[in-house]
Amino acid sequence: MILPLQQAVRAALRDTLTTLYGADAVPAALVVDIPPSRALGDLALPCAFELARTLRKAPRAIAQEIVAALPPIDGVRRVEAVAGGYINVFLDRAAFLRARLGRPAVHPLDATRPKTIVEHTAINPNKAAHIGHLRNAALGDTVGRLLRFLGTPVEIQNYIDDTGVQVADVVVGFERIDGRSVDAVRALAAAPRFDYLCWDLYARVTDWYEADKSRLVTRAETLHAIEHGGNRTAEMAAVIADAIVRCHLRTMARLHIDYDLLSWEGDILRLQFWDTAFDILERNGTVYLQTEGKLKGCWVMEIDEDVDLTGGSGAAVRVDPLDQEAAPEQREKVIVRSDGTVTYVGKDIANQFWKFGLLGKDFAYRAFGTRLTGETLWATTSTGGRSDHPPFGRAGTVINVIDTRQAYLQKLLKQALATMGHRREAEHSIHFSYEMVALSHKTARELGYAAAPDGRPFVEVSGRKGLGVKADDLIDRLIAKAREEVSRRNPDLPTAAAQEVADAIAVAALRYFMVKFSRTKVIVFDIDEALSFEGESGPYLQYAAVRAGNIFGKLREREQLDEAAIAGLLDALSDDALHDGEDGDALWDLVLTCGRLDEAVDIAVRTLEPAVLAKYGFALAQSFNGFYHRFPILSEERRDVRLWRAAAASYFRQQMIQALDLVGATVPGRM
RNA sequence: GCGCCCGUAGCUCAGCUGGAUAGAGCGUUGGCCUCCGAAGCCAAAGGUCGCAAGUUCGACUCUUGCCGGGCGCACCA
Repeated sequence: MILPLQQAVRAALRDTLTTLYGADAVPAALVVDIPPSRALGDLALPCAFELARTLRKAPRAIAQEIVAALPPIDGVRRVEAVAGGYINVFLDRAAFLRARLGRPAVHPLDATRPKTIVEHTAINPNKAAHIGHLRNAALGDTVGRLLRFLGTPVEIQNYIDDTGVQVADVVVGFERIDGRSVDAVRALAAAPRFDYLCWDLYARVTDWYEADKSRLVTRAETLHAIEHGGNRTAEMAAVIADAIVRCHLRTMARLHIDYDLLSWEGDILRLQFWDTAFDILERNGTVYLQTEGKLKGCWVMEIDEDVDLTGGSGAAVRVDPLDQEAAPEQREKVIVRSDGTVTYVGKDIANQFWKFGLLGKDFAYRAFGTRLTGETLWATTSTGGRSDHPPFGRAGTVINVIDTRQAYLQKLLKQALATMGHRREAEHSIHFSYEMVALSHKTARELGYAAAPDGRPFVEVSGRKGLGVKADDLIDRLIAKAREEVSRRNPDLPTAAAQEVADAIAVAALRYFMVKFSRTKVIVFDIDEALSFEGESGPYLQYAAVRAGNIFGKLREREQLDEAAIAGLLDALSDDALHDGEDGDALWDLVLTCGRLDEAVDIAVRTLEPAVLAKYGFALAQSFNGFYHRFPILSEERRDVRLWRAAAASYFRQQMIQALDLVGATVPGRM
């Protein structure tokens, strides 16, 4: 926890600057940086450079004035102005560690804050999950964990598109190509790997359409039947969707990902959420019937190109009506097709309205399964339902984790809210977008896919073609490889224990890999790279924590000291070990790095960039590994030095366990 | 054509609201296991930060324009 300390320094600085130069001269944002080395200090304040302009004085002189006027700050040892004009702050090292060791960095839940809904995963329930879906789920789950870390109430939703084209296609496959009955499909669905079976079937359906385009009529018919309900086709679709969703949940559970609520698109239709939303939109004029042109007979929404909705935080502002004449062609998006069916956008608008509690209606809820925590996993339903469900929806902020290719649609959602006068909700409608996962040519070849020679550096994952690495296959390979390593390094480890360790390593490797890149970067997935347990990887982080853990195992044996006892001894201990100098600086550097976890989380949440946390975790592990090699703990003769080093290692372990938990990974006992 | 994203070391990427010598992983080369576990550590080599202007005391970071690449712009989602 270093944020409160930063705030205290910032507040003191602000007061001092106000006193010295007047409120007007104080910069709006006071930057707190990190000096390049501990010898230079722990926090750096570059404000003198900024003030130099308005005050027309040398930065160095200003810095000196400020330092002289700065009051004592709790937790700060001294403040000094250095050469160029930086003001460097030195923290009270021993007090810092004493105050934090053994105290969790997690903020307690603040139930008074508005809820944030995070929707992620949302895989079409018609085939197995693949690596692209894993990026979505890993990012979404981590965002949820980061928000919870900061004490924000969070509700994780998984949207199930059970009435869409993709499910319809698999139904077409079973009904028209394979000639199977509902009961036959039900039997298949009960067997393991039904999601794999559908994966292949879906690819066959694509080929089937491809061979004769007129067959696409069956898709439309099937989709209609599913939307209409009350027939065998719809029943089959329901059987498929239910079974596939359960497959997806099992896959995600392997990666420690789960949900508060599954929201089913079918319920949005059956409960006529769309009709309600439509009434609102039509009355308001946001959606209107197009009477001419190629969209004749469709209910459409104007696409307002000038609404700035890209940043996620930008205010939605309608353009001056006068300027609209300048726009050569007003574009429209179909919300209700001429045949009366609702597009995805329409359903999603209704869903988004519901998430904010703006619809005036609610779902009924049923128990769908059991969560990883042992609690009930809830799902929406249209009829009946239970009354003992927790409250869902009514969020203050909605974060939709959806890949960047759907930015356009998400923009429309926001626009609909803004146009309806729900400015606040529009601003709190966040499209958490991320780039796609593609395959390296090498990996595509390994999967037996001969890449078309289009000269592109990667091969796009394609569910329709059945091209992609299935999530479960990848997890299996990771576990097998980890298992091999674990057994090689720990031949004495019993099978069950070795398996458990291998699982933990595989999860950490995969989840770390999925969040270590910025959202905006295309991941060109290479199986060998993802399988790596070295360098900047999840297992590297785990390994550092395991090493630290081993030290405490030995300390317990030799000195009957556990981590709590070590923390308890610090108060009475001389803090020479932390004093300025090469060794003290190195020890302190580790402690300070450990302390920055909350800062990393804060930045990750502010920028909606989980990679920040991943990078922090890596830097933290590096910091410990470097320390580990330079400074022995068990064999250190001076008791006070030994204990301070042990305390730092303990603090490191505490923070690393927390950091790994934020990406959904655990620390095994050995590895 | 319009919109969004990317362009930093051989490869893959960090670089937060402009600030102290542009960092890391992989790969390459060379060291380190009688010493808390080598899934590790240390060191070396490797960069006109796509290009060009502009703003600034100061630009990888902000603005504009270009160049290169990706993705969108369906009565699919």
